[in-house]
Amino acid sequence: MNLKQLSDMLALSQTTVSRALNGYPEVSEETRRRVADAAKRHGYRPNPSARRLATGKAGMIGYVLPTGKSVDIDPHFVEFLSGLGDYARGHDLDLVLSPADANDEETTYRRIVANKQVDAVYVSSPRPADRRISLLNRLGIPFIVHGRSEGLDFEYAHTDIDNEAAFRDAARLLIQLGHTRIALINGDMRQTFAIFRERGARRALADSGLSLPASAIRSVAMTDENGYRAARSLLEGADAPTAIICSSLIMSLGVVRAIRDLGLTIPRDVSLVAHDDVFPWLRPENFSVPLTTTRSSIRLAGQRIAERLAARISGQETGAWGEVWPVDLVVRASIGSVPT
Amino acid sequence: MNLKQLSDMLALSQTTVSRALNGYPEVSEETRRRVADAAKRHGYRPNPSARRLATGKAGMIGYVLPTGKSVDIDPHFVEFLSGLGDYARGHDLDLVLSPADANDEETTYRRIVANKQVDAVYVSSPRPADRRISLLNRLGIPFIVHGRSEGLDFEYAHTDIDNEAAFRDAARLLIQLGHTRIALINGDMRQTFAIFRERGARRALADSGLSLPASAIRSVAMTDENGYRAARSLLEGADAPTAIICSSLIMSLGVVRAIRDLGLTIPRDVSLVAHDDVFPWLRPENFSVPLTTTRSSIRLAGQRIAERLAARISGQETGAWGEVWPVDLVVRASIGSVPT
DNA sequence: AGCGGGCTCCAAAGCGCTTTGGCTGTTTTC
DNA sequence: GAAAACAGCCAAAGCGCTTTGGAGCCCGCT
Repeated sequence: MNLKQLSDMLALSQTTVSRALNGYPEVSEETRRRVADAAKRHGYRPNPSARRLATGKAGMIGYVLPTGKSVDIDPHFVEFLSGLGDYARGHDLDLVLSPADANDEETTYRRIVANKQVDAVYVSSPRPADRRISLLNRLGIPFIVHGRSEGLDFEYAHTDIDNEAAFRDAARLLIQLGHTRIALINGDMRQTFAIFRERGARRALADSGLSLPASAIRSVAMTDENGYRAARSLLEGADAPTAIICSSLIMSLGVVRAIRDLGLTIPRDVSLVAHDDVFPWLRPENFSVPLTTTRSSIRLAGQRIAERLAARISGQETGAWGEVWPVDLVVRASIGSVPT
Repeated sequence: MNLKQLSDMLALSQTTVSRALNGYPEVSEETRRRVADAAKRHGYRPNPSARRLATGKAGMIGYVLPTGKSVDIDPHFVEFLSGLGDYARGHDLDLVLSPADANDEETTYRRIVANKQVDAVYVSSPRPADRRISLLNRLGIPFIVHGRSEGLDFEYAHTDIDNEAAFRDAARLLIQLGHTRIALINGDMRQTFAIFRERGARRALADSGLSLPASAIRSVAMTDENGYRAARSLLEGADAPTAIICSSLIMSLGVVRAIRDLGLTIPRDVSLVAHDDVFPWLRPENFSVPLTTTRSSIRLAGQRIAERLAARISGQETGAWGEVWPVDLVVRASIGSVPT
């Protein structure tokens, strides 16, 4: 069933039917009702390819997926997707993932924009001075960044969490408990979130006259194994920390294991705070010692970003503004006063 | 730059240019070269919407993403996606995720097929007599199922792993070590993979005159917490098992914790085998006691399915045949002879 | 009467590509 | 040497939608 058939059936022109369906004013109410009725009854659905060709609007939001033999997609992605999908579903938006060589994402961004395959794009895991953001900005397609870049000479739309404040608060709490040797097991420093987190921890320490030496920092891909190694090397080194702040729950698995392997106890010997992105399948309260966390649902972020993307597509949202969400600090049993 | 401009520039008709670019025979080699050259030089790329409208081919593969407030996307999905994307990248295929209400996916399947939004579709987490598969089969769009359904009265294309053999082998190994009370912590039984796994374990036991009573089975969503609860209730019950087979590494985290909380030791008191889908961020060899696993890379499955999908789209693969991959059994320290 | 102005509605022109059905001129065939 | 085959190219007709530029009609106003 296409427009022509439908309009023939109604003895109306395609123009009128199209307008009636799309809510244009130059159609009488009665006609509109008749058309809407017939459309529903016959299950008419405009062919999206045709519509796209005619209008340039795609009804899809795009994401460039870095791939490659040694490229691992972040498991957080799936939670984000849950949120995004949840919103998109109610708004007739599909999501198209365009796989790209992780070393050359630009070509793919250019392609999806040039082809008008999508109406808007979102970017995740931004890096400092992220070239993808500059590119999208130049290309003039609506986009939202999940997170923030740094050192860009223009504004752009983003939704982020306050990583700096989160880790500042976490460190501050540990300091209040008497800890002075605090270590940070962070994600890859090429990502801005990791930079912000380190900055937050560092500032809290500085505020109390303490420092965060390079020797107290590990910055690695967020896997269980790396968490283990990092914790182990920290705790076995000179000036072993009495408290550790860890950037992810997955790494914390390894951290907890390392602490135990060394015959230490949480929180008696080591206090631990981790960042929790809220996975349904791994909860900080279920760790052998429930973990104190800085918590922010990445799923909610997905929903919010879908919402903003939709608003941008329909022109309801404009301007290059960002929003930064506060992060909860949830205290559980994994922290305690400094061992004497 | 569109076809018209390009053909004007070359003083050729659009027909000829289009044919030259698409490899039709009725174009002289010299002309073809000229055209290809000019196309590359000016960065001409056919507009996909136009092409789609004209041919009905979309260059995209579809996936219906179940969403909803209480619907969690499986973290395995992201690994699968890695593989899929890795192949798709080299073949100019995009992936479109169409979010659907988890209670009504059919409408969405119908839509993406009717709209010709995608050339092929893949289905994951099949259930017994899965209606999505019947629907797709009826609608006549190429599709591949990741996994298998059961009780369908027609054949369909699928790629699956041999869950039954995997768990049969795991159980058999435990039996050889002297275990007679073997428990199974499985995924949700509405999924066929879980049914096959239970069947495999049950058969191995039956072959040795043993049984797998309902009291020795837990069938739950695969989270850390559920793993803990399941293991705990098994080990605290009457006739506590001396060996546990667990359907996922994530659940195993909880299982290991439960065992330790009860003051038991792996493998002295309890042997543990888990299924490993091969996540980069959680490896069985890094567990406090390295885990014996049945192993199969879900990422490889993603690649393979993308490959088959592409072959179906181009008509190179036809017929409703399935392939079933063997699963590795990797022995590590988590199993031992039965405690005396 | 005559005329400007709302309302409704329509024919036709795109959007950029593929594909059908020829049309020319050159080769082959008997 | 005429007929048939073929290679190489083209004009134009879609694909199904939106949108431009009117057309017809009825109304009130001068």
